[in-house]
Amino acid sequence: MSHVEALELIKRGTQEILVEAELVQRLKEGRPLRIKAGFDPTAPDLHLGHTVLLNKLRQFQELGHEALFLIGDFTGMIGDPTGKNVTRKPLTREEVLDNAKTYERQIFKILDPDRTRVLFNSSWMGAMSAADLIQLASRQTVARMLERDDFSKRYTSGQPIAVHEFLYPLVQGYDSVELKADVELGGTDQKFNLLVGRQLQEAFGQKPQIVLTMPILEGLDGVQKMSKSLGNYIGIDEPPDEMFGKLMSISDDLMWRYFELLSFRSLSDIKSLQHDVREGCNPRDVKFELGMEIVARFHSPAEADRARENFIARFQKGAVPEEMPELHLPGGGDGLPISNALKDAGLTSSTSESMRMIRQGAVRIDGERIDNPQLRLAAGCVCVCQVGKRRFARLFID
RNA sequence: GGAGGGGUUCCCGAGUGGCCAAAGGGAUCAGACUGUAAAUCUGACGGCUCAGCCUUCGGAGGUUCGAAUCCUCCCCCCUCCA
Repeated sequence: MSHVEALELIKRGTQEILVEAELVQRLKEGRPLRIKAGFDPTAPDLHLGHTVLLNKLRQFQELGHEALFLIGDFTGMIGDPTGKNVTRKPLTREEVLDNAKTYERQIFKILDPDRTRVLFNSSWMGAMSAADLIQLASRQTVARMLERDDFSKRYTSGQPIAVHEFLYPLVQGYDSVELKADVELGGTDQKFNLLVGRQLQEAFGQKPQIVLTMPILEGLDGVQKMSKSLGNYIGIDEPPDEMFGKLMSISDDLMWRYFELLSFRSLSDIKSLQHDVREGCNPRDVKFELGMEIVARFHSPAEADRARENFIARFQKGAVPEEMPELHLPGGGDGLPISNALKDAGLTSSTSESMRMIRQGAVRIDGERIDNPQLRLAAGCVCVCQVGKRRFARLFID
C-alpha cells in the first residue's frame, strides 16, 4: 500500500492531525512507526468510548506499525483530581497491576497482541528524582498551562486547581520522550497534553511526535462524554443483551454519531441508511443493525442474533427472560414482606423504593401486577419477581 | 499574613427560626403511549416494621418549645491584597 493510501485510511474519522506533512514524511520512511496511546489505570473497564481510539490504533497495526499501549500507573497512583473537586483515592500497586490485567484481557479484543507493547510509566517516572522533576517542570510556564481549556475554565470559574495537576501534562509529555514516540493518539480533550509531548521531545533533541486526535464519543445521554463515572457507558465486557439494550436506548439522533465513530461500515453505506430512514424506514431497524454489529464484534454474530431476538421478545412482547438471578430468602413465621424481598433480591435499593415501585405499578410477581404494599411472600413460595421491564429475579422463600 | 465570600439531599442550585425530607433544573427510575430501553406525556426520587415513625443541610458543641437557618470552636474551598 502506498503511503498516500495509508494516509487516507488514517485520516478517516480523525479530528485533527498535527502536523500532517510530518506524518507523510514518517510514513515515507517505510519503517514501523511507534504509535503511543496512554490510558488511565483507574478505569479498567473499557467502554465503547475507548474503542474509538483503539480502533485507530488497530488500524495503524494493520498498516504495519507498532502500538505502545501506555498505562499511566505513576500518575494514577498519585490520584488525578481532574474535572471535579472530588479527590480520587490513590491506587495501590496491586490495584494498578490488577487493572492492567483487565486492560490486557480487554484490549486484545481489538488490538493485535503481536504488534502491541504494554508499558507502565512508573518504570521511568518512579526512578525520577525530585531534582529531575523540577528540571522538567522548568520547561513549562504557568501561563502556558492556563492555556489548557479545562484549566482556564476552572480557573476563571473559581474551581480549584491543585499544583500537581500541572505536572500531569508534563509527565505525559515526558512519556513520549522515553518512548521515542512517532505518533501519539488521544481524544480531542487531550490535545494540550499531546502537544506538550511534542515540545518536550524537541527539548530533548528528538523529532517531535505527530499528534492525532480522535473525536470524543458521547455517552448514552448524547450530551456528556461517555465515561464510567457518569454511568452513561457501554462496557466492551458487558453481556450481549445488556450491550444490545443499551445501544437501543440511545436516541435516534445519537445513533448516527455512533455509526460514524464506531461502525466499520463504509461512509457511503451509512449515508444510504440515513437516506432509508428519511424515506420512512423505521429507525429502530437501523438501530438494530448498529446493535448487531457492535455485539458481534465483542461477542459473536450468533450472540448478536440472540441479543436481538431477546430484545424483541422482552420489550415488544413483554416476555420474561429465560435467565435471571435465582436466590433463596428466609421466609420466617408469617412470610417475608414483599418490600423486603425486593430489596434483598437486589431489585430495589431500599424497602422505601420497593414501596414506591409497588405504588407506581412497577412490580409484578409471576407476571401479575401487585398493588398491595403489605403483601407477604409465604414460606415455600417460588416466584418470579419483576420490577419495571428490566429487573427480574426468581425467588425461593424458605 | 490581612480582608471578604462560601460549604444544602446523586449533580447544579434556592432556602436566613416553625408551613422543610427542604423550591427549581439536570440525572435517574416508574407508568402511559409508541415504531425502540428513541421521542412525548405523567409521576416518583433519604431511610424504616411505610396513611405513622426515624435520620439529613461541612464537623463538634450551644441558644430555643422549635434550627439548614442564631451563637462558639474546628475543618475545607474560592476571590482580592501582601
